[in-house]
Amino acid sequence: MKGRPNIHRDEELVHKAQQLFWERGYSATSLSDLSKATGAGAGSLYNTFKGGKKELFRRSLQERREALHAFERDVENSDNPVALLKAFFLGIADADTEAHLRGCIVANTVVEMTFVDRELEAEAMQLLQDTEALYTTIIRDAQKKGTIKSRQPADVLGKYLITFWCGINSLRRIYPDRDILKQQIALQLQMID
Amino acid sequence: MKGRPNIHRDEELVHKAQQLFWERGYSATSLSDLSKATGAGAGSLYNTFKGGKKELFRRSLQERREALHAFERDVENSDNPVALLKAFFLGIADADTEAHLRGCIVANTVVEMTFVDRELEAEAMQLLQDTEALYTTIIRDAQKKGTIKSRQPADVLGKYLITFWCGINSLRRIYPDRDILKQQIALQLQMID
DNA sequence: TTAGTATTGTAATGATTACTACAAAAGTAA
DNA sequence: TTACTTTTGTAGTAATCATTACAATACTAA
Repeated sequence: MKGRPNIHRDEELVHKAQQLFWERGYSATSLSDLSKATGAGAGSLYNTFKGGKKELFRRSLQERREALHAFERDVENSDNPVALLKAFFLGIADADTEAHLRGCIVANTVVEMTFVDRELEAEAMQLLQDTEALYTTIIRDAQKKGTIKSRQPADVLGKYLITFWCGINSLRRIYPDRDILKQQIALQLQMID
Repeated sequence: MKGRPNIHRDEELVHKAQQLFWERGYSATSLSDLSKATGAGAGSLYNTFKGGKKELFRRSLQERREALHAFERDVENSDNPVALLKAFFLGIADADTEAHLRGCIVANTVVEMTFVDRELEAEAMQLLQDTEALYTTIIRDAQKKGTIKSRQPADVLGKYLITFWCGINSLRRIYPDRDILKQQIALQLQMID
């Protein structure tokens, strides 16, 4: 290995950038904001992430894709994926107020980037669709096993859940309140009883 | 009346600005964009709307409040408000692709403006809450009349519907498809049967 | 040491931002 | 006409934007 050693780990830079993007979105986050938050100068950021601000944002989305993969693995190793899914949704209510106000960076990006940046919009959209596909798979398997009694097609229920995901991430901004959210989530999860 | 006559009607300026804001959001819409779209120079826009870009955006939200009031009047004059509400939701599916991709300017604003502009966030948030309050009133009245059989508290069902409103406005971006949307809307409306 | 290499922070770049100063334009009232 | 008023488009303003040029830095390899 040659050259001056890295002072920042790429992962940490992306994580700190992601926090800013998650709160303020892409357009309202300036490179000066990112430089301050990460502690890395503009030169460093551009040397590390060749695509600049946009690449940094892409990496922030990719981190969410890894989170999705982690959840997929949890589902594969579980003997009750539906319970896992329900626990995931119910757990949202226990997050702190800041997390409620942030919502979901993927859903936020779809809203912000439509008509603004096709690439970022498409990547976020794909992430939502892949999440939906996971929901659908979980439901289909559970219907075969008889764990879910609803006769509604699995893909319809999958779309129902991704709709709910986007919806609850708006509701928690309006009502960052544990009890209200718990009640709403429990109510909506009845659909996959 | 004195002075040089207006060449643009305020209403039309707001409407054209609203179309841009609705598509691209607040931050990604520049004053130069607004000037081109409205046909009015920057000087004219600032002379007409003293608060500049932000005031123009506020007026765009106010127009949506007027739309809410119009819907409130429809409800008051209707002998079956629940049918009106269901028709409103089902009608979303029939919109064109552009409208699907735009979503709801109010819900979009809540997402974009949290942590960015408290005032605009608060105004959009209030608009969503007022919409929710209308849903709740419609449901409460229908429960009294026996039109809705669900014993779920009216305010819980109201929150359910505003969650669905935000959710469906994300789903229609992913699937700007009449049939898929019709099915999802019909499914979710079963909750207020 | 010495040469080579990659990262760092700073300072500049040119473009774009929201906004404003201002004079010309276009009307009314006397 | 003349005086007055308001709107209009243009040409600025200062600030901020994303990006880059570059020299100093800090390491490895020889």
